[in-house]
Amino acid sequence: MPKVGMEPVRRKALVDAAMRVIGDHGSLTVTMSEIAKQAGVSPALAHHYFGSKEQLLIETVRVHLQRLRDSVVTALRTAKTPREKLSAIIRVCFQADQFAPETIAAWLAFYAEAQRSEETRRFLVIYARRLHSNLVANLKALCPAGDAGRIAEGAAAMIDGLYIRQGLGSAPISTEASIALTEDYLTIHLNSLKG
Amino acid sequence: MPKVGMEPVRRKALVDAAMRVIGDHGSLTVTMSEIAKQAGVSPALAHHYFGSKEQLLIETVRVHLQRLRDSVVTALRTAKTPREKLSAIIRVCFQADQFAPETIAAWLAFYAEAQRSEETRRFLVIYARRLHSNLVANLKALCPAGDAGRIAEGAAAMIDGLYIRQGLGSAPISTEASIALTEDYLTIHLNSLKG
DNA sequence: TTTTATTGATTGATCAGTCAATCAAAAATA
DNA sequence: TATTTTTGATTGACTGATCAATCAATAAAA
Repeated sequence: MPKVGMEPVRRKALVDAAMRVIGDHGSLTVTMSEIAKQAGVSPALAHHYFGSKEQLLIETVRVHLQRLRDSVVTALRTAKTPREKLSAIIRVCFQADQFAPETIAAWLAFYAEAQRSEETRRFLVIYARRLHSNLVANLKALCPAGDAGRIAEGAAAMIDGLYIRQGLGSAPISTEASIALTEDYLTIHLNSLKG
Repeated sequence: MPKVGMEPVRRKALVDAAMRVIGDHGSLTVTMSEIAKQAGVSPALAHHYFGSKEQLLIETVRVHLQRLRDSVVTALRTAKTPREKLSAIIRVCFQADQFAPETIAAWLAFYAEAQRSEETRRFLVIYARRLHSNLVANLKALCPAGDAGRIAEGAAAMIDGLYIRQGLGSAPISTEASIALTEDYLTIHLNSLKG
């Protein structure tokens, strides 16, 4: 049913389909056919709109990080004090959809892809920097600037680490436990500076 | 120059070659030809000894984890007190060869692969459990058992997280800084329980 | 002579990417 | 309003490349 103005609809459908396929597949080694089938269109159409598989995958990473960013921005708005903002950031990182098995699988795949794709790495670096600077900005209100950088580094590492370990599915850590571990890290380190 | 008794030699050469190729490639999407060429033999020989590409890759993961394990065992022997043993474990995780870019790339590739390959996941789960239980065993001498589990979980997450972030190459954290962050985590958490 | 090591050549499958053709809506024209 | 032209959407069929896996043949030890 060829109507006009399908482009944005198809692009979104294909990116969403890619996320889903990457998710269950657990890797970026997916075929255009799979993605197209999942989106309910022909592989040729996917090429028509994205030019190449690589471009589609890059766009998928971009959209994924964009969504996460939006969540953070929203969450930060509702929080008032710096300490509340720190908690809000942590909560977003572990909120349900981010912690879903397919999402984690996709994250891992993206990280692995970043070793090869310059553009994927660029996106992930931006994400990593933003997380770090969000943390630092709020930590600075609670401790000396030097300590803020160090604590932020540790907290970011812990968040990423909890992700990767969750992805393994060995130690089934709950969302709440993950949040608690990260909160604990912040609280104790901030306290130790006061004392 | 066909001599007898080449099997173990070739197997080792192929596994080492696989690690190297996976390392610079930054992914498990490598060809048997690449690996074989790196090992200086024909692709057919790689199939002869390993049966399939999957088997060769699985063996590569296994050997990789085995080596890490040996390092830990050695390091634990030289340490005496529980606190020293904890430091020894951390040091091994971040020792030079583990922190080399190609090694980190290989690790990431393995984690991603674990989403698909049951056997790879099994190996990584064993590694994760061993790290956790090594930490717990020594922490128990320094704090209540319940806290030991929690702190070990956090430390393990931090180690894995520092890895993954190092792999991104965004924030070039030094080996020493990574060790310091993890040590700090343990020290402060242990202290906070005493106080 | 039997066994082990080794490879070149080949096969079959998979896949990204291309292209020409089709179909239907929209726009232009009569 | 009716008819024609244009344009965007869409696909089936095809191509060329890549690659895992196989196998028959060779060469050197035992």
